[in-house]
Amino acid sequence: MVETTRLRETVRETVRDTVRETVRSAGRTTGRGAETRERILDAALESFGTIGYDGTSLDDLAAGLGIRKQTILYHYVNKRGLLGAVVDRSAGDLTAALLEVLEEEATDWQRVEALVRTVFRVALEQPLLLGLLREVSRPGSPAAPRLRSTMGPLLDRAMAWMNREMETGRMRRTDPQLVLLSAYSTVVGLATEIEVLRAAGLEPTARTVVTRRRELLRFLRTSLDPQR
Amino acid sequence: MVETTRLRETVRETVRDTVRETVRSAGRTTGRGAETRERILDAALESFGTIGYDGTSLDDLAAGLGIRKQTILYHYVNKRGLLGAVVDRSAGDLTAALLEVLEEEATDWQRVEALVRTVFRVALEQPLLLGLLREVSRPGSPAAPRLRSTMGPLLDRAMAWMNREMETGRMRRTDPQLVLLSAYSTVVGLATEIEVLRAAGLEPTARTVVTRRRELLRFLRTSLDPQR
DNA sequence: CGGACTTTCTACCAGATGGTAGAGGGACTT
DNA sequence: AAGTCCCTCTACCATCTGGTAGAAAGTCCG
Repeated sequence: MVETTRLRETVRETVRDTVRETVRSAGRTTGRGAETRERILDAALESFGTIGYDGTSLDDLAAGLGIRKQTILYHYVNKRGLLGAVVDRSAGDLTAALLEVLEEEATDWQRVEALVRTVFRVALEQPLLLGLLREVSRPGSPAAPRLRSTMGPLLDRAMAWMNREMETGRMRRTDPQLVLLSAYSTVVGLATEIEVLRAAGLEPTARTVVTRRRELLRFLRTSLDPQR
Repeated sequence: MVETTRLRETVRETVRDTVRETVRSAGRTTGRGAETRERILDAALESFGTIGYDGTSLDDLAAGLGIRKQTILYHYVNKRGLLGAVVDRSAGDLTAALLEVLEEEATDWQRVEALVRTVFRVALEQPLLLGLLREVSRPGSPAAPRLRSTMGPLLDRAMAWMNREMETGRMRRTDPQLVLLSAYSTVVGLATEIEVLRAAGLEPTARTVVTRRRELLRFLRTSLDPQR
């Protein structure tokens, strides 16, 4: 009830954005502006992931890049479109890395382990990605549906696979959704954790991440392994 | 570099707020305005915890309460002061609940378990608290230092206790900070988790929470129990 | 009643925000 | 050289933001 005005606005914008395109120069991937477009995405990822969507102003973003705000709005229809593009690219990176793992030949547990390691590797290489994920997974975030549509198929595939494994008895019977959710929130928790450490004045070491990963793997093993 | 202006502003405001008081009507806890003040806090907690600090406008907040924005600003010096008050009250509730547990007679492991259960119980009773925690623990949040100063002593006490237990050998030797951090991010992860579930169209059941709690307890046991 | 104090309101403002309109320049094609 | 397309810019705007000033109304006390 507090944010009635805001909500109405959100709905209207969502509809409009679906009709239009997110990226103005859709299709064109070469040309002089391609580099600018990437630079904008990089800066936006950093800003959205740290100070958040609402906390980011297009003017500040542009100033940091040494360009005018209007240049940003030339490449991306509006602020929301920019967020969409950032989410798409990031989710795309993650999806690509995961699909690569899925191509490999591996037994079930090896595959699970490989997936977890991949996610953590990507998260370590691109720590900003975790911040973005955290921001976007917030209730009412303008990009929540977008993230879902990008990552959704992959998650559905994972759940279908788990269901199959359970039917053949190679995997212990549990709720796939719950397991995936736990895994997900563990990874996102990492983002929080790293930031809290930093706020406490400690530079996060690899130790934090390793501990977390081991913990997650142990959880998955005891959840899935039919032997235990 | 992107948010130079914003950062400078933040620092200035922090200094000013430390000098002034957060609540205008400090000391007075009775009177007609007391109820209004509480209602404002309730609404602010909900808004800050869901759509975030930056996403919350004082006008919307007031409109939701059927009052004018200026009434809010009469009770709390400014927006930041309001956030401070919300954080203080929430952290106070949690601290009180934890201190109560600490008063009880209990062996070491029982006490740890009781603390964990208390935190989860409070989180379940006041789900908004988790959202707030999530918002406030964001890097550069205006209230991060405030949270630290409210909860800090309790955390220091916990760490001191753990160190003592380790010296007497009743607790396995590990890094107390890391253990507390893990516990913390597990709880905050709950907030994320619940919201993601809701976004996926599922009403979160107690099951999610129970799973998470069991997981955390197992982690703590294997981290701390000298027998294992 | 009359004054003091608390609370809520109306009126207003300076600055920032996302966004539009349209000019100008550079590069490439014909 | 002229035209076309891509890109970035200046100029401007409506709206919203947090915040201030001060009036009006209620309440309490002598």
